[in-house]
Parts: sequence; C-alpha cells; structure tokens
Amino acid sequence: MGTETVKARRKPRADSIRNRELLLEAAAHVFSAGGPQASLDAVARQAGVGIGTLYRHFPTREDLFEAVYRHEVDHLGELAEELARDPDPVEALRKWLHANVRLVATKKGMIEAFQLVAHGSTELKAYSFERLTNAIGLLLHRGVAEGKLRADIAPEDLLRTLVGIFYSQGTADWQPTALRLVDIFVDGLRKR
Amino acid sequence: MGTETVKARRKPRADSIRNRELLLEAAAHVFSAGGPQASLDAVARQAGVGIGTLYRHFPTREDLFEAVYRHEVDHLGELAEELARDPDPVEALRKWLHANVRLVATKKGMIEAFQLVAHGSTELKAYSFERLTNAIGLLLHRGVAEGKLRADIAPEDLLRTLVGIFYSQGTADWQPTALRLVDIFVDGLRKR
DNA sequence: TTGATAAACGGAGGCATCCTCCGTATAACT
DNA sequence: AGTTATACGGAGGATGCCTCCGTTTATCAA
Repeated sequence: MGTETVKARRKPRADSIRNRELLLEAAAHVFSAGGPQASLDAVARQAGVGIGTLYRHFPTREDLFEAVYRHEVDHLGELAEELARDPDPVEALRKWLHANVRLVATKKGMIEAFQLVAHGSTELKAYSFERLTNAIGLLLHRGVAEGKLRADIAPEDLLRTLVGIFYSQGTADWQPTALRLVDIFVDGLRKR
Repeated sequence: MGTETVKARRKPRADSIRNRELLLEAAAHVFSAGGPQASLDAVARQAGVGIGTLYRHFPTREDLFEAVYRHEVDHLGELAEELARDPDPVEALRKWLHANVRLVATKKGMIEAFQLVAHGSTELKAYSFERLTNAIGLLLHRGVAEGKLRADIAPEDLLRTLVGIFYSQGTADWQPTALRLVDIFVDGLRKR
C-alpha cells in the first residue's frame, strides 16, 4: 500500500512546444485564407511539420479551431498589456480596437470556423469574454485615472459594442466602416 | 440584319426534370442525417443517379444547398394552401406550425447548411420570408374571417415568433418544448 | 559525459471524396 | 423512322483524411 501514485513526469520536450506553436500560427494563416474546410495537410505543410504531428497535437479539426481561437484571444490580451504602457491612453485604446478590426478582417475565414466550434464550448466563450473584458478594462482604467476618458462606461459595454459593430457589418468592404465607427466611438469616450 | 436571335429551344427533357427532383429529395435526406459536409456521392447514390448528373444539375455544393432550401420552403407554402381548405381554421394553423417544427427537427443537419448559404444570398432570404409570410397570411386570414382568431396579429409577427421559438431552443430534445410553445401560442390566438 | 528511455517526429499508405470528361443513351422534334 | 440536341453514367486522377509504426531526439539519472 501507499505506492508512489504520482509519476515523476518529465518536463515537456522543447520540440513539442515549438511545433505546437508553429501549427497554431500556420492554422491561423491557412484558415484565414481557406475557411473552415481548408485542408489540414496544408496546415501541416505550412507549419513545416509532418501530418502525424498535427494529429498528435490536435486529434480533431475542432480541437485545432478551438486552440487557434484561444491563441488569438490571448494575443489580444497580451497586446492590451503592452499598450497599457503607451503614454497616451486614448490612443492606446484606439490602437487596440483597431487591432481587433484588423484581426477580424484578416481572419474572416477563421470566424466561420469559430462559429462552428463556439456552438459547442461555452467554456471557450466564457474564457474569451473574460480575457477580452480584462484587456479593455486595463486600457479604460488608465484613461479614466488620468482624466482623459469618461468614467461611465463599463468594459463589458465596450466589448459588446465592438461585437455589435462587427456583427452588423455585411461581407464586402466593411473594414473601413468598422474602423470609422470605432474612431467615432473612441472620440465619444474622450473627456472634454 | 434582324436574323432570328431567339433560338427555338426544345422543352426540357422529362428525365432531366425527374432526376432533378430525385436529387433534391435525396439531398434533403442525406444532409438531414449527415450535416452540411455529407458526401455528394452519397446524395447521388441515394437518388439513384450518376454523380455526373448531380454535378450537371448543381455545379457546386452551395447550389445544391440553396435549391434544397427553396424546395422545402415551397413545400411549406403548398402545405399552407392545402390546409387552407381544412374545415377548422385554427386546427389548420396549428397543423402548419407543427409541420414547421417537425421540419426543423428532422432536418437539423440541413439547418447548418442553410446558415452557410444564407450568408451569401439575401435574395434567398427575401424569397423565403415572403413565401412563408404569405402562407401564414393565408391561414390567419380565414380564421379571422370566420371569427375564430384574433384580428390583431400580423403574419410577419407570427413568423418571427416561430423563428424565435426555434432559435432560443438548445440542441437536444427541444422538439416537445417547441411544440408545446406553439400550441400555447395558437391557443392564445383563439378568439374567445 | 554518457547511456537509457520516454516522448515526439515524419510520412507512407489505405480509403473516402471531389469533380471532370467523354462515350453512350434517349427524349424531343421533323 | 430518322436526326439531333440534350442528358446520362461512371471511370479516373487529384486531393484530403487519419492511422500506424519505424526512426529520431530531448530529458534525466548515474
């Protein structure tokens, strides 16, 4: 009795971690261009790894979708932390929102993939919502503290507005409009 | 000058028309079970025609989706015209709404396909909306004329309510709930 | 360092699906 | 009954899916 049940686990191999990263970047690229039904062989090729490696990391297409999505959300979160050190808080907020527009524009094919996977995982939705809300909160907070932004808007509201701007837009050539709407909105947030 | 520019076109071949119909029915069946990514070979097999015939009628998968959708909408329209001759107008309305629930339930896989194609064709959306609104109007009108139904509801409102009932339902086992909601609603429409 | 070994890698291969192409069949017309 | 426009079927080459396993390599203990 009382045998060692906790296996002393090795730390993950460096190549494994690296390949996972390569795959996520390649997948974002390929799905952006080809939509959700793009070839997984193409993803592996783009990443420069074997197809077996792809399947080991992401057994199903949905697993890959989900991981890519998380990855992108995390990127936005990190970008917010970076921009939080920008000297001009209003400009920082504007930049971050623009990054969102650019992301959605570039990754149009990916969005469809997300809609497919989002149906399943509410956990994923909750995670994204929280992560993005925090990112916005970070940027808003500084602006308010420095007296440059109005204090009466919650991060959730801003996020929902952003989503609304994306959602209401049709397919073609919506990007300039979305950027304009974002600018107008940010301008409205400015404290006079 | 003035040469005959209008070619005297033969009337379409009977087998062509028949095969088209067979394909649409087979497609509804196969997509219902297998979702939007179901094999087109399977559709042709189910219809009992060659794969070449399928591709001649519907060059792309989306063409097939769209045609199947139109076909189903037309079915609902025809059903409404049939039910309009039912002696009991309230019962007729109830039957028609139930047919809608059953359609959506049976053709769950198809719904996903529609969402994919609906993004593209607003023309299709407009067509469906009009056709279904007319169907409802037909059924409502008789009930109102005979003093069996309240007069203060527009066909569009009923259609939107129906869509709402479908949309708000989750995935599993929603059908009984939807039927119950429809019944409650129809009961509410009854003139006391 | 140097094995030992758990962990990860690559890609061949078998099977499914896609879609084109063209020889054959047949319905519509005369 | 003959002609011809039109449609049919399905073989076949290309591509994609996913598993399986022999090979490679990073980690760890000595």
